[in-house]
Amino acid sequence: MTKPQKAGRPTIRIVAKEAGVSQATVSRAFSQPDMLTPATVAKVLATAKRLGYVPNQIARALSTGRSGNIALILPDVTNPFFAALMRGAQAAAHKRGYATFLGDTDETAAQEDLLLTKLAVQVDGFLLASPRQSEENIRKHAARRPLVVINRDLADIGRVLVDTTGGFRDAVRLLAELGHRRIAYVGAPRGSWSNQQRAAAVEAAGAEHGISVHQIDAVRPSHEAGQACVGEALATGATAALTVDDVVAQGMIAGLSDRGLSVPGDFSLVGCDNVIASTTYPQLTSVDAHCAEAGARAVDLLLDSLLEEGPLDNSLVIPGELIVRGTTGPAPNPPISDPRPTTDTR
Amino acid sequence: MTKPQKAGRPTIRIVAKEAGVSQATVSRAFSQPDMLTPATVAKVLATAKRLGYVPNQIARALSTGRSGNIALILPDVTNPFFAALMRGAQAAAHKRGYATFLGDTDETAAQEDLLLTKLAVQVDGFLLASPRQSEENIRKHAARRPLVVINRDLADIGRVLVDTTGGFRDAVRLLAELGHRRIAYVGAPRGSWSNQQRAAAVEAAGAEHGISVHQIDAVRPSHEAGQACVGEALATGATAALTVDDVVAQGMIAGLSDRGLSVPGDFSLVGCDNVIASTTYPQLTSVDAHCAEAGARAVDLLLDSLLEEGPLDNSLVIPGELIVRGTTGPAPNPPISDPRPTTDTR
DNA sequence: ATATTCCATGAAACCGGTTGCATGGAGTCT
DNA sequence: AGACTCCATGCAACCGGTTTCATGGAATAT
Repeated sequence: MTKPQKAGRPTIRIVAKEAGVSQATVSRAFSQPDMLTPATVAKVLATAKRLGYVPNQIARALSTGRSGNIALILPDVTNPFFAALMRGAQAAAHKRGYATFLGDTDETAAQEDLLLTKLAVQVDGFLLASPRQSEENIRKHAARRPLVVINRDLADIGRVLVDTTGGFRDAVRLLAELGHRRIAYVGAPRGSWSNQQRAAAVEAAGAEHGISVHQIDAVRPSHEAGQACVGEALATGATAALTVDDVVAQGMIAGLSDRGLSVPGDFSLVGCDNVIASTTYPQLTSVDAHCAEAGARAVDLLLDSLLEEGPLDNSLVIPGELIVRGTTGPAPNPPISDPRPTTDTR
Repeated sequence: MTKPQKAGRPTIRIVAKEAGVSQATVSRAFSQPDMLTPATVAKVLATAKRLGYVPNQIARALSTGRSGNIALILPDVTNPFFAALMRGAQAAAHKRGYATFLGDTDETAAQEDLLLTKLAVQVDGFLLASPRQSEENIRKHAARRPLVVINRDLADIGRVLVDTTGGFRDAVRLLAELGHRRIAYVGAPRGSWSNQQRAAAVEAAGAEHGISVHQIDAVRPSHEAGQACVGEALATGATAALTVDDVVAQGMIAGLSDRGLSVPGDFSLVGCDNVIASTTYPQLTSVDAHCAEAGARAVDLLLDSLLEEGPLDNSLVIPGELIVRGTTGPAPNPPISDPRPTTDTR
């Protein structure tokens, strides 16, 4: 049995012998000092300090079943929405003394499942963001370890939902007031809860304002996919588009510019998440998803549930509001047409 | 002893009994299959799979002294450079069976130090990206656990360096060929190794081509800081700028557009990292830093060093090349002047 | 003074793996 | 056929903590 990096690191037994007490007493001096005489505690802590003893977290975890770690599983860390979420979550966990594992699933359900299985023993609970996985599988994992999902609505499972319905409704109203009569909603991926919620909100608000809404499915929530959707959007006669996230919206800015069309002069855009919105040019009108807060609140929900014994079935809804910036303007009259309708091959 | 969340999780002894072998055999079937008959391995793995057995990483860590975890410590996960790095690192670690802790230091040395200390017991090694910390402190931590730094050049410590010198030299030559005679380098943060390296490369290449180079310090490598630097850059009479990273360059596009100036018509820009470069408009000419690869190689370096017994003092240099896109063009003649020189308050 | 309660402490059995050493059956050599 | 290797497998002692239960001395009650 090789023992790397262990040179001279004192154990609880060494401290016990040195302090003239049993190892149980040393253990208690650290984990349950109230059980001991103040004098004993002081004596033990003094010897421990003198010897440079630090409790071994791994041994503790094996014995107690609690590791003091959580894991954050998400589809793609390079997506700014998840990056922001991660930042909020990691900071909140750290504040409460927990360390955070990171699992990037590369948008695949299989990888998600694997990480959830492999990390289960090492963590006290999971944060699962925008799962790409079957409900059944998620429930299976939730039964084994406390689990909070973000942006998926599963009854009886802890969840944090960013409700962008209001924001999208306001966005559609804004576009209506600006004179737009035909708009598009560009979403992806198809099965995602967030996408379905946003699509439905736009649909409903469109009906309310007497605006026609055309739904477009992008292959992925990516810049390229957004860029590639411009042709289809223009073909519908839309003069504005709302998108599932800011990255897609930014892609559409690029696609429009490729055609020599300007935003918002020729076409208006509304993104979602508000996560790169202020760094695009022009600055993107977007629905703020409070990503960092969502991450932090999800951690709080998870860690609170670790203390109480009860099941973890709380849900938390964070409303997202519209933030109006520079990509929404009056509808062009007449609507512009695609200067190169054939180059788009979607 | 409370045993939370353990319900029904099979142990090695259960599998052993079920498969009709000893626990040692089950253990070996997972960790040293070559020691056993292929038939035995197959039998054990089959029963293990049937029972849903997964080796308990914590128990293994306690016994071997190796946790199978590494930690990645970096200044800001929402910075796309680090996000890409993280993605490469996490994937490489996962491929070799290691799980990854994430530590976001919020750009502070203190947080960095804290995370390094707290996670030390739980990991086999650290990846420390763009440390904001004193060399002395880094060495202290490196003495305790294997550690690979990214983008900092410390003798006798494992390190991966993205050498963008060549890319910046090419960029300056390109600008020279395009007729630019006065250029700016916009960098941050001051002490960062990457920044110093890039600044020096631009300075040297400028001298070589007889171009005057003006150094500008941004407060942070952020969009806002880049935007705020535009006034200073224009005031020097520069017709082009190279920046420490793509985010700053994108900020400058915004700042120039604010003034009604176009890129590259009125001003040329070269970013670095090539990480959001293709998603800006116009697409950014940038020096590719191969971020994901750097992360992956750093992981390989770290994990390889875990196998050999020797000290970890290898260094790996990844050259970054110039990728020419749409933000570099012929120098305007005469150089444009700042349409609103007083609004800039830096 | 004796019986009773209380509580600080210790002994030892865990947690779930790994691994040094012993063992015995098959294969090889003479 | 008998002696000798060889090696797949098993036994049991770890890794470093936590926790149950027993214990005995002091404090309290009778």
